[in-house]
Amino acid sequence: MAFHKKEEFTQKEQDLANFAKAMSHPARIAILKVLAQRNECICGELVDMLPLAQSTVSQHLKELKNAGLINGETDGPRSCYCINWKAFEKFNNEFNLLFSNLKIKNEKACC
Amino acid sequence: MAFHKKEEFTQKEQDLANFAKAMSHPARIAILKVLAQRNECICGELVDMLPLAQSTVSQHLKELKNAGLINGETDGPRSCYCINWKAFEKFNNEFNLLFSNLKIKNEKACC
DNA sequence: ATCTTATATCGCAAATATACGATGAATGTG
DNA sequence: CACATTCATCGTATATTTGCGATATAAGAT
Repeated sequence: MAFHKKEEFTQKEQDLANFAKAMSHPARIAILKVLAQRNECICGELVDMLPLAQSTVSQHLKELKNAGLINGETDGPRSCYCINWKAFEKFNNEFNLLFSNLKIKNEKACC
Repeated sequence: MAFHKKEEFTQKEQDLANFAKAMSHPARIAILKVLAQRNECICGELVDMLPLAQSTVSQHLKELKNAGLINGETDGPRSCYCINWKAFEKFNNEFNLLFSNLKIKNEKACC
């Protein structure tokens, strides 16, 4: 963006947006789905499951980790990832909070 | 992305990612928040509330509309927007579905 | 020590996203 | 009709994302 306008929004708005951004790519959704199914940590098996190069998968994992959606432990030459529960619940709550009013006023829709 | 890799993922993965992408900017979060508070439709008031130019706000609205998160009605020279309930509930459901397993297996975390 | 395996990181190319001013279209006002 | 108002769209500059191959790192195997 031509000149960091993002910083002019509230912290909560930025946090929610960052959370959403972390999930804004099908590869990262797929990764989260796998980590959800087997809640044991996975490593390079993800590379075999996704139609992407190893370096690309690694990059997506890094983004998910930076956003706090997953935890990673580098275990010797292998790496082990799993979902970060607390972050997920926190954002899920804020998300619902943002739209909780809406569900009540639903009928008054104007367009 | 260098060559539409996104299309190699499932439709559901792409849908969820698109939904997340629509929310991946603080301005769009802010817009949704305003539309949530007043569930009556808003038009250019958004421009006054956001630290962005009119054309930029219009662009964000367009993206939200394309993603199906909001509805818009062009009412003479003014435009009127409000949340698209059904889309929101649908995606909220899929979102929870994706992670429902996790909440149960929480204790078995490995890292 | 050398080689293999599993990952992360770097550097680059291509595609997208973000932002804005300028312009266009639609409608209402004097 | 001329003009102001409200909003969408176009063109453009810049920044970010996505993806890959090549390379670096770390640990175990031979």
